[in-house]
Amino acid sequence: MRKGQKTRTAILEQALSIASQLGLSGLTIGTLAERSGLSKSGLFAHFRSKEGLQLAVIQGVRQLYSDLVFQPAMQEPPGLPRLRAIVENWLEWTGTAKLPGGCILTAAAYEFDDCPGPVRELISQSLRELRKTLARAVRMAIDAGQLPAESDPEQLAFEICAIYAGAQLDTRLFGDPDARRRALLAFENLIDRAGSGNASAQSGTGLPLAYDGAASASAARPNG
Amino acid sequence: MRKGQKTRTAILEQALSIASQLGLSGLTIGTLAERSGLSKSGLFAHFRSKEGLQLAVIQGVRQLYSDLVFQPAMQEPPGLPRLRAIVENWLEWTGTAKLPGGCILTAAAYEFDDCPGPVRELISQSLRELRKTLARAVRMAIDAGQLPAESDPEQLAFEICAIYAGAQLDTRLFGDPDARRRALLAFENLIDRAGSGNASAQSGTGLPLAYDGAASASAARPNG
DNA sequence: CCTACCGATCGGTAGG
DNA sequence: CCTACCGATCGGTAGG
Repeated sequence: MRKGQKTRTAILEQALSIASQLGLSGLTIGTLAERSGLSKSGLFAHFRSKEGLQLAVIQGVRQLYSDLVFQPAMQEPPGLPRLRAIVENWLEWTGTAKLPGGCILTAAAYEFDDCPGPVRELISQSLRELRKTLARAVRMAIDAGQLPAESDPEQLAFEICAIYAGAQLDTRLFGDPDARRRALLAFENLIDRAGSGNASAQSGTGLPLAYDGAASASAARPNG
Repeated sequence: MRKGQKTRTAILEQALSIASQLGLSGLTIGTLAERSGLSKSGLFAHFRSKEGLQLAVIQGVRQLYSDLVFQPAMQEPPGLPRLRAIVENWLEWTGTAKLPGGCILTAAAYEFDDCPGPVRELISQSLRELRKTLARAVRMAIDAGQLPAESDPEQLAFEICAIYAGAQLDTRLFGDPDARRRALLAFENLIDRAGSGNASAQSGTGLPLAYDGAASASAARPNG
């Protein structure tokens, strides 16, 4: 690894930390220079512009999503277990990555959703890919007979993303320690409902703690 | 209405417009002065500080929520119809208010969720109240026998908020014209699932027309 | 990667 | 509500 690359990685680490607390606009060249022990022009040598820095931060988040959320989930068998692993890893990734604030990508989406330009495009593209990945995982669960054939993968992917966005506010704005549990419950309810009609009655016991939703959901599968 | 009040209202209207596109931090005293035809110090005479302006903007949004979302929904009978009216009005309020960007409160929540201070407190308090209002509407639906007694109002309120937050990204970041439909479908699925096995059959008619997702979901129920 | 510097804009104040 | 002004910081550049 070249020294330039090493420096760049160290800078990006600081940048991600700042961005998680203050957002992509609150991430300032001056502050970043101070925190990373470089001069401002040193940063420009690496990122060319503030926009370049913002794009690099988003790319960094994408890499972390891949490393902390999706790759580990690939260890699980395709279908519901893998989908559930994605959701669980996702709800934890900012903690795993030791980010002091919340999910950079989610915050950036709301920050830039009315600001045309390359940054918004990269955010949009990233979230679209995330949705596709979720929809693919749902489709595999359908193929495995763990979800009914009539399930709508895109709709479920939308609802899972919504749960994640909602959980972020409970966690970071309300400081609610139950946010994760609430989000997982919402997810299991979603899977349950997408499944057979009486799944909810059967899995009614299988929540929080346990949430052996996987077992109960598949057990509840009527025609499986 | 005093002239001072009238001026203040006119300024706030501009401020809300800017904040919906650029967020509470992107809302700048200089820009607002220009857009409202006043000098910067004129604004300070009204709001004392930028923070004061931000707080005033949030209060303005709360007022709009009350006028455009909750009050009209009170025309509907308590229970599911009123809850549904809240959700429908909510999904439309930025359009009704002619805001050029998305929901100021939602964006502000993600913008300030790691920034302690009075602004964050007011945002947090506003969203908590919103959640309580939704939970109350859910509870009335339970009392009316439209949702099962075991339904969890707080959990449902969380999931409804999540759907709204998710829909905002589909609308504004992806520019998806189906976002509203998707969100309403998610809401009906939620109510359906929370409801008894055949509640969906009863509420199946009460839907916007296009999306008969509720009906088909219940039709797909195997043991129903 | 640095020092030294740029114009523009930030939030805010003095004094009227 | 205005003009006139403040120090600080913004993103960015020249030249090395």
